[in-house]
Amino acid sequence: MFGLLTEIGIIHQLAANEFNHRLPEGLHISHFGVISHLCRVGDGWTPLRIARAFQVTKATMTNTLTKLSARGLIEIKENPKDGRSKLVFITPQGRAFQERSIASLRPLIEKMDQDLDLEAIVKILPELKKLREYFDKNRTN
Amino acid sequence: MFGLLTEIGIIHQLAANEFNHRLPEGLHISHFGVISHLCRVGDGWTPLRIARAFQVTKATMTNTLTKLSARGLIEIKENPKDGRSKLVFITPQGRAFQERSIASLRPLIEKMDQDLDLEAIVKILPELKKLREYFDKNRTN
DNA sequence: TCTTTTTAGTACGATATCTAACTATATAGC
DNA sequence: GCTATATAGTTAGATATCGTACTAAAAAGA
Repeated sequence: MFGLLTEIGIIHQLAANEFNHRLPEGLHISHFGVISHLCRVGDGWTPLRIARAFQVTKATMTNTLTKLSARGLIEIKENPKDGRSKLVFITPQGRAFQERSIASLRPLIEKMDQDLDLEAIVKILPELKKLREYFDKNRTN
Repeated sequence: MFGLLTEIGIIHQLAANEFNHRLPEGLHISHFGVISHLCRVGDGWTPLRIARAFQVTKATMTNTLTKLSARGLIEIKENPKDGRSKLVFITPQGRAFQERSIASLRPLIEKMDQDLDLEAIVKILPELKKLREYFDKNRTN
């Protein structure tokens, strides 16, 4: 069990590092994650909902969104339905950034496709999901 | 592929958080990792070798070892065979800390044993190892 | 043997993340 | 309706990690 989690930790670290090196304009994988999420599933989410999707704290998401907003990649508006909350929208520059990012990452992904047996790897996804759900359900806090 | 790495990232984050919450005396999972490693495989390793085992940078390991040393959990000595380098030894307090840590983590591990099909999960380890080795081999540096 | 290159470790600054405490708004209970 | 609790977001401080640049020692090359 420890071995499994150690392995997961190392993969995460190596992968995050690799992606960070390749993302344009010094942006971080967490920034790409949020932008990409908004592009894929649609925007107009509250910060908290995004934080939950990525399993980070509200404070962390405030930090991420502030940076993205400062770069003009997203726009944060008041939520007309709830005075406490905000809504996050992606800007045209945000979409362009997402496309540039995908392009930057493509060589890495293609090399992985070539060198790894992706089918075998994808088969472990359900087990990982179970593990994720478990930790999610049993988290402290 | 993105989904897989996202999943891995989230699991790592949730698991690390969970472990950090439970470790005694506010120590971090990375500290436990190093101590545990030295207990298991024997001490007298150089800092760089430990850094490589955990796939972190030398600078990060310097930081970790400094903290562990300040707490008296390890001892760092000159390497008589190489003037540039050091050797890391675990102290009795370090061993005691490892035992306390294991005890603190035991409830979590036992609960996981009960609630999860660990056999199925352990089966994915070889695939994870392949993925890790791939990233390791192809890392940007 | 002397010079160049590589290797081990440290110092420093940046940053992503966390926790805890705070403000403001919304919801629930009486 | 008023008060107490819960929720959304921010702020401030801590820290683990990274990258870059540095020092010192070893190894390689001439």
